[in-house]
Amino acid sequence: MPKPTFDNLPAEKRASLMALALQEFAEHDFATASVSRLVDRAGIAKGSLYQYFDDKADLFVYLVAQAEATLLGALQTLGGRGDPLGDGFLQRLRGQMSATIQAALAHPREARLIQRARQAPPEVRQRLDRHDARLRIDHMRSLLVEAQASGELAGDYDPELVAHLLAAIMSGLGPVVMARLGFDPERDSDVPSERLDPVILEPIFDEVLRFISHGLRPASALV
Amino acid sequence: MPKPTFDNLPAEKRASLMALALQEFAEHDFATASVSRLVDRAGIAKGSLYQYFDDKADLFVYLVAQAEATLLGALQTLGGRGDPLGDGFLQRLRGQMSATIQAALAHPREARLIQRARQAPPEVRQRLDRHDARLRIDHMRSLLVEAQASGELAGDYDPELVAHLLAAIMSGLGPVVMARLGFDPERDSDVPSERLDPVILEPIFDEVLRFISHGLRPASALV
DNA sequence: CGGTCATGTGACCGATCAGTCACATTTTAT
DNA sequence: ATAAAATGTGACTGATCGGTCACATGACCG
Repeated sequence: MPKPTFDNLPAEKRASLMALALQEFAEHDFATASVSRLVDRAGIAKGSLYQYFDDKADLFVYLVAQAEATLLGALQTLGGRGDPLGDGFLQRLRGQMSATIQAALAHPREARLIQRARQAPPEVRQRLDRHDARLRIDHMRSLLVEAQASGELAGDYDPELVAHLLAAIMSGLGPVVMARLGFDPERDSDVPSERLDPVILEPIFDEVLRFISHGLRPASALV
Repeated sequence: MPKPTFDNLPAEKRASLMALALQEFAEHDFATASVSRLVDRAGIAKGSLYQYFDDKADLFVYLVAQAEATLLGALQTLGGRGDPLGDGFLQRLRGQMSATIQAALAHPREARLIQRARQAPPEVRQRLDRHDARLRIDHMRSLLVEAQASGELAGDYDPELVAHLLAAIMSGLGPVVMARLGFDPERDSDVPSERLDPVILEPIFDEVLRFISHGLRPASALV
């Protein structure tokens, strides 16, 4: 965790420094990100940075926690639309899908940083707070259990397993969207955000949700 | 690509060197993997290695291509069981799921290296041959089109989209299995392979396939 | 003023890295 | 045997890295 000196910093200086740090660790993975480059860009001495944080990993952990908070906040305001209790499971899932993409669009550096955190070296990953991925799985599972109890979803699925499957589908949504737009998910790493308007996204969500709800077998098949 | 000198190497020396290189690049990502460490372990001079490959990336690209070939070979022998033409789509999908896990178990370093290749720096990724990921998607899509034509699967899904969804599900299978076994996919990165016998895996495949085929809605729901 | 304490500083350290090159050694051809 | 070509070698280069520390600067308080 940051040293007390960091908290005493003028808010403005602290914010601009963290913005640059976020940029550095979003653009490069943990091993490649450079503290030297960061302090050069920030115009402070390297010694100063080490008055704020114990080491590189300490800074990284702090940035990841901040980014998760930022994204979670965005997710909650975006996903709050629609009646959270009245809507069914599939409606809420659609809301989450949409909100996740919108949040990642609004905060690309934060989203990228969290991706980086997942593939950080083990000794760094151990110092991270419990990942938000686990929180998402748990949240998803509780939604599933609820929907199973209400009869909206088949009750004989293992909620934990399905939660992981849905998480996998949601994390695979990026390539799905890119493929639909004609990009190559292997080569290109980003899509111009102006291409991602609801007119494109909604039909994709429709089809994905139909898959989740109905599966692949033909509608005429007997139960 | 490797220099001619590399091809002239005695097969045994070439193989043992490549085994050590595979280990190095499987254990560390591209930025962290060290040519110096590799040549030390291999007991050859650094200059020698640079008689075989132009640079670090050249070696990496070669290793990835080899690993993909190894895994593809394992996949084909494993997945070849069962009548490839007579079986339906879902049977073949199950075969692929099983074979993918078995292949990754039999060749853990190769599987890890290919993971690393996906997250290599862009300038390195550009030098890789077309990823096998794209091949898998294409293969999956052709299977889907076929199954749609035969009426086994609903015809009004976009095969490209569904292919990506299935690819996401298959790549999410790891955490699913780990969760079922009581491991934490965030903390632990590996599961003892002896825990992965068919008795554990088959019920998981059953449930995943039912999800893919029938979706989440209750069986009693009207069409 | 003077003294104390927090903060800022950047030259410096040891380590490591990818890649080179002048030279030694070995293999092949003549 | 000798020349020529191929291969092996490791000290070296220049760069970068994360992290330290002796010291300078400034703020606050008596």
